[in-house]
Amino acid sequence: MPEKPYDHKQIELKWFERWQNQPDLYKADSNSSLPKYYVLEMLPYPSGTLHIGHIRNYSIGDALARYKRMRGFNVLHPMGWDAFGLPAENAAIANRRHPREWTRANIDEMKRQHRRMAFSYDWNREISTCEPGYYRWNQWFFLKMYERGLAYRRQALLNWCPNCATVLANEQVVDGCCWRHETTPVEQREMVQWFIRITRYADQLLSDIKQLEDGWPERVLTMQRNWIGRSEGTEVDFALEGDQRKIRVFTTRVDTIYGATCVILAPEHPLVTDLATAGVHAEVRRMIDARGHKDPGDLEKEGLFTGRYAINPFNGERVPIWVANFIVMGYGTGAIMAVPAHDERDFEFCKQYGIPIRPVIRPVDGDLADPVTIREAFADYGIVENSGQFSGLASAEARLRMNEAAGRAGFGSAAVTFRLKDWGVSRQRYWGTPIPMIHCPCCGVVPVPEEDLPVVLPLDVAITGQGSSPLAAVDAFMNVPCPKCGTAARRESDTMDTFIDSSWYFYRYCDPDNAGAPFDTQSAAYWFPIDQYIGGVEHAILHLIYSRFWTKFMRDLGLVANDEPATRLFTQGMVIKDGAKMSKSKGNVISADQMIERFGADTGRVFELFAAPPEKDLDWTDAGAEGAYRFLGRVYRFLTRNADRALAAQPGGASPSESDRRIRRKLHQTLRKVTEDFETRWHFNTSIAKIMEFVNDLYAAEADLSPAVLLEALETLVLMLEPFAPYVAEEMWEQLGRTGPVFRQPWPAFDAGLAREEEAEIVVQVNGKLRARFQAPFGTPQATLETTALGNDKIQQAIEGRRVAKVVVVPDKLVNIVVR
RNA sequence: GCGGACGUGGCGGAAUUGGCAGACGCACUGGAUUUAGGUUCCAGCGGGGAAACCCGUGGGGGUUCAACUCCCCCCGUCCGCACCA
Repeated sequence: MPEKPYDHKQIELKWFERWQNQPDLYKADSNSSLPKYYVLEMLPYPSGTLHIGHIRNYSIGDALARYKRMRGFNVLHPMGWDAFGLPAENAAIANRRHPREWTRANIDEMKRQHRRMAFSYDWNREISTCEPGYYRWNQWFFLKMYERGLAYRRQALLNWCPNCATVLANEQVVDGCCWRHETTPVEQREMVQWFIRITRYADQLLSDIKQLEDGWPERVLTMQRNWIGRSEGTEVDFALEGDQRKIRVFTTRVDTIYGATCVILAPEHPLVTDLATAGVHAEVRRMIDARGHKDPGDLEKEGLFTGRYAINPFNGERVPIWVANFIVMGYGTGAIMAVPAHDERDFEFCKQYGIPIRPVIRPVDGDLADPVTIREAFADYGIVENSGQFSGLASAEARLRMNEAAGRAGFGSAAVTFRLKDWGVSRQRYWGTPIPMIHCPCCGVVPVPEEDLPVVLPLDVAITGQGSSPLAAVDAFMNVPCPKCGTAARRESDTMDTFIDSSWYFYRYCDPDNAGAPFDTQSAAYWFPIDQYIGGVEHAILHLIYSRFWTKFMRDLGLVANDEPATRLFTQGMVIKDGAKMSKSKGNVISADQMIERFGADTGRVFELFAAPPEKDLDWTDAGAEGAYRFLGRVYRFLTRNADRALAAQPGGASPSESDRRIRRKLHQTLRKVTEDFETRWHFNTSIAKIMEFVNDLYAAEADLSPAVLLEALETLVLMLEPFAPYVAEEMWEQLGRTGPVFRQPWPAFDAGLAREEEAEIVVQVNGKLRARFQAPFGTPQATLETTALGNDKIQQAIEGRRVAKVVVVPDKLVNIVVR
């Protein structure tokens, strides 16, 4: 048969149409006796178009999904849409198009592109978070949290843009100004917000990281540990002079408390209002606003004396109370005791304002610093001095004793503080899940009864981008009788943070149409935990902490048995174009459609897997993609012109030639390499390189191969390419007269005996430098190797006139002759 | 400032356990095919040198028969955290 040109469009459209008509092609079976494998890529925001950055993520997951199917697993590989969010509202303002319409159109478009890329998703399980059938379960979970005290309302300081008249998320504050009004400084404003008490799970979120150490990148776990920020210390109450109230401070170094020379409050600390005079108050206000729009790193320390004093409960000493901008309200108690002799920040501050410095810790092998000549804080542990009954103790011992003493006397105790804060989930937005709460003038906050869910997001809403909470203006939505007393009441007008949508979506894939529960617990028990989760490292903190939290909450509700959502996490690198991350503003985005039109889906997939290992950033180049295209064309042409000859193979044909043996060896070496890459580190770049080598060898040996070997080579080649280039693999499978789909064929087993070289190549070095090489049978005795090496002409030349001091022999590998 | 990762040809990258540095691809050069261009096929391709050979994995030192790989110091790039008491 003459070879056929590689026409990627004709091949891909042929199979695209066939596969389109098989909605169950990649169906996952929740009642299978096969071992399960759940591979998941993070669900995308439906921005409107798939680009080559998305494609990388999905190509990695899809290669794995296809491979695992071929290895006999029952694979769940689903896809969905993170469909709520601000861009839909912005688009609505810009195009006068309803967010729902815009979102749905984008989903249709992106889903078409996904299918065209031949990603093997079970589309029967598709979810979209903006549909009431999904978000009603957000509301249901919210009610469950409310019942358990995990959802609550309180005042909070938030970023507020006076120009937009709305709250901004932290990510929407750029250099202290609004992202849409670059000259408008963001203000800090107090508002009543809904919070989720994720801090109740802080200890578990930290300790369960142990369960993830084998399967999650160390980098992500470190980021999570830092984010949670557990810190053990002591809470101590300082009495307020001339007042019944107390100031509670948190310290990790209670052993230094005899060195405390002032107490400092955060500007937002509730006591500041009471303690400070009017003049101080204005200054404090300015401090708060100044901090709102400055990089914390280059903020100068600034403080004010309140004029009041507090009493150190350990020694009864009277110390001044200050307010300073470097104390943050969100951590600990929002108040500290300053020990300038033993804390760098306190040292800097007290030096600046002339507050006394009193050393109370000396190095184990040194003297106590002099309070006058002291040049820097001594922050290490040491021996406690000048500290009453605790003098002479080591820091660690003193901490224990002081905690006990404080407990006995009732002015303090050991305490654990977290950097992790409760999760503020209220958003003054339209396009999100309505918070299922009702505000009644008689009963206060009343949850929507479970049977009234979902609280459906109304569609007829004016979105102007001005003013907060668009829902507040929709009377038909807002006005509702109180479920408790029937009085006319108002609904909550805020919607939920979209991170809630993505905190549990992967469970919904188990049972996406369930109208009576978020999902069937049996199905979840079968599929969970996720065997492999794949996504960008930018989600290392928020999404992945929220997801871990939600899983623990669902476990406590009895819905799931697993502590953690995913056993393994893989974070792939970014796709870079022209030296920069792809973005609309840089105009360097390549859409999936452009890429498919020019190169085809297979080429795009192969190039993105070949050009770099998946965890590293990848440079997209058209020239590189052309190389991948050439490779697929080379395979295709070789197969089409040799298929007939291969298929004519007779059982027990002619005895194998030297070329036959070499090709079979290379084939099994290649198969071993590809299999190992799938099973270990996913360096598909080296898998594909090895397949390319094999194809190069096939070209070189083409005329000398027997039909039987040719057939084995071609079939195995197609099977190995299936996870990477499913279209052309399917087409070639058909050309070989086989029935597909290829991903249902078993993955071929490599034969270690066939992969083994016939003879070992022995490298001969002189003083570590390569000088000669020779062939020797495997297992040749070391003495023989040494003799052969020494007898080699080149070696004789190299060592001539010098004395052989030592010979190192590594069996089957190397002889190193050391001469002087 | 603290913590982490990384640094290999013109480019992307390979070398998995200390054992041939540069697999594979791109770019480039030459040849074959072609009226020509393109495609395809074959070959060359770290630097120096006519060659023997020498040099070479950010820089400097060390361990070792042997170092891209291990150890120490320095430089650079990227990422994370950054008054967290």
